[in-house]
Amino acid sequence: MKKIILVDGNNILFRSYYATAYTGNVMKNSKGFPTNALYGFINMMNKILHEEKPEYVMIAFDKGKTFRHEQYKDYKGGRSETPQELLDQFPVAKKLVEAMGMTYVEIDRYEADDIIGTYVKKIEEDPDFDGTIISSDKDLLQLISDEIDVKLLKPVGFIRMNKQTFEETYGIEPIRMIDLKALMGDASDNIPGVKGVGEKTALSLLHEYGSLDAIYQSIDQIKGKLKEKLLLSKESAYMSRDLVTICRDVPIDTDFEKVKYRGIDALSYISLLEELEFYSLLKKLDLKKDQLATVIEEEIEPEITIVHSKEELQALPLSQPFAIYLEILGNNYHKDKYLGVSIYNKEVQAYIPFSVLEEVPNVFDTDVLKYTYDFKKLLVSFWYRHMQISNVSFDTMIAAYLLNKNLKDDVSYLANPMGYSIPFYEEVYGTTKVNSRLKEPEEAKIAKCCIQKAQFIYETKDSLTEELKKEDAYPLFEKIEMPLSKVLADMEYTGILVDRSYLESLETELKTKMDHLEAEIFQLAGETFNLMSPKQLGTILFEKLQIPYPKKVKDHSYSTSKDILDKLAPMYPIVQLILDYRIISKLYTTYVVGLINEIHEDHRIHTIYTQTLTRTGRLSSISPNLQNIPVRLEYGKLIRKAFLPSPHCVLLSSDYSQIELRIFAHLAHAENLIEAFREEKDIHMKTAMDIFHVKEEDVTKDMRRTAKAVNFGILYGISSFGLSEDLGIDIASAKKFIDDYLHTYPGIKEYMNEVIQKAHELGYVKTIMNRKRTIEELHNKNYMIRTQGERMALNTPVQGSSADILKKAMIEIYQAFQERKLRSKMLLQVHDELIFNVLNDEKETVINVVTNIMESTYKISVPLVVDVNFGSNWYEAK
DNA sequence: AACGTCACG
DNA sequence: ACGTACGTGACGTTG
Repeated sequence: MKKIILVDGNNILFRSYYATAYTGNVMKNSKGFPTNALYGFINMMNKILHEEKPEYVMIAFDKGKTFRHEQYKDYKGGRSETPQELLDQFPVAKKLVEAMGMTYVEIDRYEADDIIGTYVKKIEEDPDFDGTIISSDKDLLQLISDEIDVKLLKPVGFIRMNKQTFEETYGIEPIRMIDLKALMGDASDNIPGVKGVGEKTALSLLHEYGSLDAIYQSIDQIKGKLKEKLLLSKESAYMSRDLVTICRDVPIDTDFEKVKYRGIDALSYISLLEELEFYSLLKKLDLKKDQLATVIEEEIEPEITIVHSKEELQALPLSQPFAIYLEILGNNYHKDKYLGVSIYNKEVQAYIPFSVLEEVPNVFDTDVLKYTYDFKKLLVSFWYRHMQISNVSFDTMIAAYLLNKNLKDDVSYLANPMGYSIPFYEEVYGTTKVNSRLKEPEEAKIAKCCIQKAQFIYETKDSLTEELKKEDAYPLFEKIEMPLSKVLADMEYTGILVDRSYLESLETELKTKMDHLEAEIFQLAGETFNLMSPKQLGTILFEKLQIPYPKKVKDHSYSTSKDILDKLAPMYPIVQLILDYRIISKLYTTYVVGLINEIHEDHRIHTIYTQTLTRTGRLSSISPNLQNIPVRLEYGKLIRKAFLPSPHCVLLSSDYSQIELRIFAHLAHAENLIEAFREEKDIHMKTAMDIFHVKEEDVTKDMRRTAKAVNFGILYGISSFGLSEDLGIDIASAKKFIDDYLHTYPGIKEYMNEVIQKAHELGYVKTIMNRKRTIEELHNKNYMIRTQGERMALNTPVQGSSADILKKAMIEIYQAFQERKLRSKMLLQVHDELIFNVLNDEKETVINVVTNIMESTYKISVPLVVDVNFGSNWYEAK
């Protein structure tokens, strides 16, 4: 039996493009020609050749507007236009296919699917052949038969579907996929299907009746709303069926011998790779040396060394700068297993299992420069095992972050679009998801991937450094983010003491309250239901209990969010109870049970600050998030009593007062606002006086509240709608407040216009420390997305500069503590606030050091003011 | 895996 | 006519 591989070329190229393009930074060669999709395309083709070892391969491409558009003008409507950067790559992909020794087929008015369908038909007629289809598009599953299976590509890896597995999964024959789509439609191709019928309903109908035709023949057996829906959309269902049916009679020559795999055409393949500047692929080409000597720089495949003993480790020549990468089993380095580290430079390419490393704890505590990926992870992990590493001068993760590269926690996401092919973490260790277990593969496999990662760090260090310098972001990298990594590492490693028994007493208390509330709610509702299900709750409130919905109903679903329920609570006791229940259950699940589960054996909570995630330069905090511990409601604030200082210490909180508004005043050169801050008055009060033209004693609570909302709105890129929602007033009044505000503070309007205009021009904005954020949304043709981009452009310099300043302050405070040999510790950062554990006899020094540094680390045209508070827990250090 | 909801600055 | 505040993370439900 011979086998033909049928590849959906369009699909592969599209998914390769979008796998890396969504950040807006498409990989290009030095001539500016986009290459990202081609890179993924080649890797996928190589993978197919490697995995399938095919004798026959056919790559199908779409061509022209298809006959389906003639039937239905909205076919694939609503899809955004294919980017030019992707279209440009198609002709090259076809050349690559030929150079790699394969054959592509395209014909006007037909899609790749139809060409594949036609081959499928021919294969089924030929007793000597079987076929495998390769695509990520589930539509192709309809072609499955005894002779045909589908390799369904997934974001990571693939699933192979044959007749049996298909039927086990869906409970229907493959050909019924057509009927399924006819019923459920397909939003991505704008196929309508039957309105109100989704996958679940469609499948159960097919299980019962077998086919679309049979459903309509037996339509009288179906009852109620479903019947109505089916009858209403009958025409649409049949049209959808026609659209999703893959054609098997495309007028093409399907002589199998013409798609025989010919093997690589080295010369043309190499010249294409050179054109594209895919050097890593060139390197990997395992062709005869003499053939390639002229075109490929000599590079020796790194030899994999696994260091098995203390002696071998000590014998490693580590006198030259090297890259080091730590691999752990999981994503929480506070508790997961450390596997080992890899070392890479020209002399050494080695993997050191962690157990061996621990025998020589100071092997990296040397003057030699080291390069890392996630320096903080390395530091914290080493400290737990009483190991040290010094002179780390470069971290790839941080560099890539500052350069707006596409970063996930896995190196491969960064490296692969840059020309490497490092297996994704999931491919090696199974999923990183919480539910499923990670598996530890054999050491050689870990070693190989781990060394590849170090190699990537080593080889890209210089070019990333260059890029940072070109962007004038090197000082930000060197003076802020790199030193900050160590400060954060210390904070995470130190952790914060938590009173478990206090939380446990809250746990029982809250549970009781929840049970009571739940019983009351069920009584008022007249039935039990799932309180946490917005859908069920909506049905109970707005249908069963007939509570009038205070807003227009959007796509058949009622929102049960707080602002909706707040409007109803005074009238309907059940609504108030639900709101109460929500507050309590949030505290219970997230802040009581959730936090208890995060307490380590040392009775402390060790968060992880993600330093390279936010688009503005802020940090974020995970596992658990300690940046959103309740504070606004008194009841929630009680959680803070669980956070304690060490014995004989106190907690100190120091927070910037109104830092974002101050920075805004500075950036906008808004003289009146600057003046207001220099007078050190309550800024919202001052604003209220200014926009309402009243004296201080005449400012009402409501006026101050309005002024405060407008001040915040300004920071977010104000809109009259947003303000009206926030204040619960009509849009016209909101607009008036904004106009008054802009009139009161001349210069602000001009500033905002200028920021937006410049952002449109450049495609990015910057903070005071030259942190750059590119904003793709600015060139979006959709008005809504574009204005959203404009608001990002307005907000980022404010939020980002504030983050810059606090980061700088943190570094200086850390250094000052070290210089003065203080034993007090910085524990937490919450965007404009720092929390410290302070020894009683260091109180005065700490308060001076911290406030001085925070207030003077970066001078702007208004004073920066810091408030400090002490307490015997976080609640008291408010 | 996506959505709704809600906690924070 | 559209549908909107900026930046995050965790949880439970649902498909």
